[in-house]
Parts: sequence; structure tokens; C-alpha cells
Amino acid sequence: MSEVRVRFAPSPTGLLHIGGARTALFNWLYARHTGGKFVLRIEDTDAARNTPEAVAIIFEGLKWLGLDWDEGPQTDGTTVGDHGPYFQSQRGAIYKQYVDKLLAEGKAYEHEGAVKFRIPKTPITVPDLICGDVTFDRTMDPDLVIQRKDGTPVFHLVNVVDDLEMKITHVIRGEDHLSNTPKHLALFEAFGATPPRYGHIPLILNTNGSKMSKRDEGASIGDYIANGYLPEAVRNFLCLLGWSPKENKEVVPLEEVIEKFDLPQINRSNARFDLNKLYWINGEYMRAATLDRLEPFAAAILRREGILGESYDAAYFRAALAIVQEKVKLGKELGDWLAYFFKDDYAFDPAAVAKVFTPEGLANLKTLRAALAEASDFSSAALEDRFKTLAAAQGKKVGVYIHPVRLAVSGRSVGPSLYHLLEVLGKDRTLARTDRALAQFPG
RNA sequence: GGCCCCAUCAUCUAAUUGGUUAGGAUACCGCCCUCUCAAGGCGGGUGCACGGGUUCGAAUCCCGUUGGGGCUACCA
Repeated sequence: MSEVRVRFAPSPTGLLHIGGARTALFNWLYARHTGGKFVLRIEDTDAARNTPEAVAIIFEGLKWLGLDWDEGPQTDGTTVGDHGPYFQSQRGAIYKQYVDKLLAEGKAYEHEGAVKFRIPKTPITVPDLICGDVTFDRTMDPDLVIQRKDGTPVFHLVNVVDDLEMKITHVIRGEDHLSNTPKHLALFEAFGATPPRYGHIPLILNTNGSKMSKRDEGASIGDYIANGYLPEAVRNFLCLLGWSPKENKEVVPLEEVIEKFDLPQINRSNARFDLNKLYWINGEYMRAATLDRLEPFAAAILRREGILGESYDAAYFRAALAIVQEKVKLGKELGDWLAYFFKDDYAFDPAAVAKVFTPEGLANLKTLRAALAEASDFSSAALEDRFKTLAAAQGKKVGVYIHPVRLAVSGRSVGPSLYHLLEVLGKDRTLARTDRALAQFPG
């Protein structure tokens, strides 16, 4: 009946952790599934590692993944939402009120300058939407420091106060917080407030089963951006970690995930991070991407690598992209496949030269060069026809022509469909490159 | 150590919630296709951690063991 309000409350640590990204994703999915609100709150109470750059990295990561938030600080410095401020560092006065209230009611007390909250020494059950009922004994639990000697509030306090003030209805967070939940529940009770529903999602582990920490390979979303993963692929992969669309599907459109996603179906066991599968999914998305999607993505990468200038021949670039698209699985590989399209003095792969530019291979190349020079139609279909006709006339297989030209016009033995490659390069370039190869390797 | 969570192929997971030859995907290995590389097609091996129960019947429920993870801060 009341609107669902979930939140992602990262701490600016200098990176967006893959686990945090998935937590954000699950929260976002739940908000979108229920038509609720997704709130972004920055838990920057630890001033030491709180920098504008670190906050910007969180923004960047979320936006890259397509996780837009309905409330919270915006990239341009403005704020959206009526429950702010959304930076904990700006909420000191609010926390103070709550601490004073507990103090006044005798639910907290001062101890060596700090303030401690009296944890009820009775068993408590956390009704978790994912884990089920989890009961904690608490009879031996020590009281909880909620305000340090220096007057600053502690995580557990601010977390609860903010969730309460921001009217969060569902707390979806990592399972590492399950054991902390009794403390949070006690705080809500002390404030006379109804606690949110909780859903603790399993953690993401390294391939070897150890806990994935900041330093580990692939732990940062920034790594995926840098390596040219497609955000939609990373998002799809993350969805599959702890959740399944059933029906033996792996590649799942976002709309379908939003429609099917729900808390009770989330797995309860930790998942290991399988980079192989992410790589495969990325390839799936690469091949399925439209040219309009791929062009800006690829152009940004190739510019960064100095392969493409600020301005470029869009039609030529798109044509090249179209024929290598099905070969490439990762943005990072794009440069390797496309560099020679934009560079005429490419080097020749020595191993390929040794194998293909044999006296016979070079002779075939010369024969072919003559045939291509006469071609008026340089379309792939016409080229294929011409190659086959030539081969038949000479009593040879087309391969004996194909391999030398490929090496001649690209410097390598691996590439897209040769006829298509020549079509994209065009007659002039093809002949010029062939001549260059012939000049360099006279036989 | 104490408390909590978890346990299906190497990995991510499915199993109409006790009745299946335990399914799919990635990875790996063959074969096919083929101008290279991919993609695609076909095929293959690998799994219910272990031990007890309950039941006509257990991957599924219960207990224990083992293993993994988390929490146990005046970090978040």
C-alpha cells in the first residue's frame, strides 16, 4: 500500500566495488519492479577517505550501469528529493537529536566520553525477506557505541537514523550486515519506529572462493569501464549472480529482469565471480549491438588509443566496425582488429609472412592483383565471384589467393571475411596496399 | 574462540517445492561448417560435500560432521 523506498548507501572509498554495484542493481531493480523510489545516500562520515573524486566515482559507476536514482545528490551538485541532505556529513544535527533523545530516555548513557546504547539482552528474530527468520541470542551482547568521544556518530546509528528519516521501506544490502541487523532493530525499537523490511543478499567471492576485496582483480567497476565491457553486459552478468530468470536463459533483456525480479527468489549462497562468463556475455552483447550503439562506444576507445582522430570518416568507420563486430568480444580488443583500417604503414606479422608470402604465394598475389585491377565492381559479392572465377581458371583453390591478399592488405593472417574486408577498404586502398606488400617482399 | 549464513558439474545456476536418465550456460575436449579468426551446429566428460535419520520414495525435510563465507571496532 505504501510506496516502496529502497536505497543504496555507499561509502566513498575511491572505487565502486563490484559487490556494491550489484547491491545497487538489486535495489534499483526492486524499485523499478515495484514502481517505488531508489534513493542514493552517501555515507561519508569517515572524513579521512571522503573526497569529491571518490563521490564522483560512485556517480560515474552507477550512471555507467544505467542505475538512475530518484532521490539524492546529482552529478551537477544539485539535489533531488525531500529527504535530504543525502550526504551523512551534512546530517550531524539530526544524529545529535536522536542521540540526545536516547540519552534523555535513559536508553543510552555516557561512557568515557562516548555514548553507548543499551542493547536489550533478549533474543531477537530478524525477519529476512531472503534468508528467512534468523534469531540472535543477544544475552551476551555488549552495549553499542553510537557516538565517539569526539562527538561523531557511528555507522550503526547514522544508518538507522537515515533509513528512518528517509522513510526507507526495504533495506537490501550485503549479507555481511545480517549480523548487524539485531543492533539496527534495537535502535528502531528505541526510537519507537517501525523498522524497514530486510533482505540480505549473498556476497560475491573471488574465483578461488575468498572474499573479494578492493585490491582484487575485477573488484572495481572502473576496471570494466577501462577494459571496454559494455555496461548492459555487466549488468546482465550481475543479475545472474544470485538471481535467475529461470527458463534456462542467460541473456536477459533489462525489461524482462525488471518484470521478473523479486526478493524471495534471490539465492542464499555466495557466488563466485566467473570472469569467463562475463567475457562471453559481453561478446553476446557486442554481436547483438546495433551500429548506432557500437559506434560511439568504439570511437571513444579507439580515440583513447590514438587509432582514431577527433574527426573521422564515419561511413568508413562504421563499415569497418560492421565487419569486425562479430569477431570482437571486448572493447579492449577493438583496436587490434581495427588499427590497420586507419593506418597504411602497418607492420607485417613475421610468422604470417613466413607462411604465406612464399614464392608461390607472392606469385598468386601478383596474379590476383592484376585481376583486381580490372574490377569495376568492388562489392563483396562481385569480389567473391571474381576470386572464384580466377581460381577456377587457374585450377586452384580460392584460399591460395585469399591468404596472401589478407596479409598484404592488413599485415596479418586473421581478420574479417576477406571479400567484405576488401569491399570496405575499397579498390584504391586494396591495390595500393598490395603494391606496398609486393614492393616490400619482392620474393 | 563465540554467534550467524551457506552447501547441485571447475564456475553461474534450474529442478512444477519428496517421485527427473538431475536440465541449461560458461569453460574444456572432439567433429561439422569454413578464406583466417570468431560465430553457429552436433557430440563428450565432469555434480547433488560426507554420515545418519524420516519416508514406499530425499538433491529436496531433520540431526550431526566437514568445508566456505560473514559478524564479533569509539571502520563503513
